[in-house]
Amino acid sequence: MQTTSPGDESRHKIELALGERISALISATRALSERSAAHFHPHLQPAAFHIARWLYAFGPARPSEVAEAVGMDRSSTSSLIGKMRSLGLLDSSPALDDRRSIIVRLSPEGRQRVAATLEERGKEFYTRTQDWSTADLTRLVELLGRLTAERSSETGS
Amino acid sequence: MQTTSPGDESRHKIELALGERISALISATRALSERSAAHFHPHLQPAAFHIARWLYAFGPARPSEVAEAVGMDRSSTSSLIGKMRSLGLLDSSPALDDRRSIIVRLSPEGRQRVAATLEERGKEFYTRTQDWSTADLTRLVELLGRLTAERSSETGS
DNA sequence: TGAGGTAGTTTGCATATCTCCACCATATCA
DNA sequence: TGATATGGTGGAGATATGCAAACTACCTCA
Repeated sequence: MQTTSPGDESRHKIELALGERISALISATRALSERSAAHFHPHLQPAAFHIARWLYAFGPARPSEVAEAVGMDRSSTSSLIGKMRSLGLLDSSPALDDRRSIIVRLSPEGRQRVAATLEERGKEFYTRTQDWSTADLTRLVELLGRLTAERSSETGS
Repeated sequence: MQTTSPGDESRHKIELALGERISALISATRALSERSAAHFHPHLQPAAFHIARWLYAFGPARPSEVAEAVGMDRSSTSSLIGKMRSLGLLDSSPALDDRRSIIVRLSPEGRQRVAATLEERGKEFYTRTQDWSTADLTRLVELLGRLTAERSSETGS
C-alpha cells in the first residue's frame, strides 16, 4: 500500500482524516439520532424515522432505493412505508418507467413532522456552534451540502 | 422565544440549515455505518461497533458515559464491553476518583480494527470528494473537527 | 454512623429488525 | 413466445436491543 507520489500520499491522509471526522460526527450524533427516531411518531417504529429523514434529505424515490440507501432490508422498508402511508405521512405514485414499481414521497404533513423532529431534537446540538463565526458556519453548511449532493448518476433513470 | 434582531434570525436560519445538512449526511452514511457495524467483528453484535467507534473518536471513558453518548442502555453496553474485553479489543482500568467505576479504552488491536473498518468501508464514500480541491477538503476536516471537539479530558493519542 | 443514591453487572421479558422464503406482476432477454 | 430476473409485498422464525428490576460495591450527605 505504498503511495507513489507525495501528492497522492498527503491527499490520502486528508481523505482518511475526513473519514475519521465524519465517523466522529456520527458517533457524536448517534444518541440524538436514536432519540429522534424514537420520538418521531407514537404509532411508528424507530426505523420509520430513518426512512422519513432520508426522503426529507434526498427527495422521492422507489422503496428499494430507499432500503438500499438507509441500509434496511426491503421487507421492513415496505412494511414501514405502508404504515407511514396509512398515517398520511407519505404518498406514493406509480413509477413512470416500471409498472412494478412506485415512487414514495413525504406528504406535507410528513415533511413538517420530520422538520419539527429535526429542529426540536437538534437544539441540543446547536450549543456547539454558539461561538462560531457566521462565516465558518456558512462555509460548513456549504461544504456539507456539496458532500451530500450526489444523487444524479445513480439508477440511470 | 422569538428572536428579535435580524442578525439572530438569519443566524438561526443558518443553524437550521446546518442541522439539515448534518441530517442529510447521517442519512447518506447510514447504510455504510450499518454495514460497517455488521462487519466489525464476527463474534460481536453490530452495536459493539458503535461503542468502539465512539471510543476511537473520543477516547477512554466510563461505561455509563459511553452508553449515554451513543444512545444505548447500560445493560447492553455493559454486556458488549465485557465481550469486547474478553476478545482483547478493549482494556479497562479502575477509575481514579470513584472505585465503583472503571475506565474503558480501546486496546491497540481494537483501535487498529476500528481504523481498518473505517478505511475499508469508507472507500465507497471517497469517490464523493475525488474532484474536490485539497483546500476545500482540508477546510471541511478542520470545521468538522471543531464541531466534534467537545471533550476536555482527552488522552493524547 | 446510617440512609439513600449511583456505577456497573446480570437476568427476564418485550419488541424491533433481519433473514430467509414465497408470491404476484411486470420487465428483460433468448 | 418462453425463461429468467426484478420490484414490491407478506409471513415465520431468529437475533439484537431496549426496558425493568435486582444485586453488590461504593459514594454522599445529614
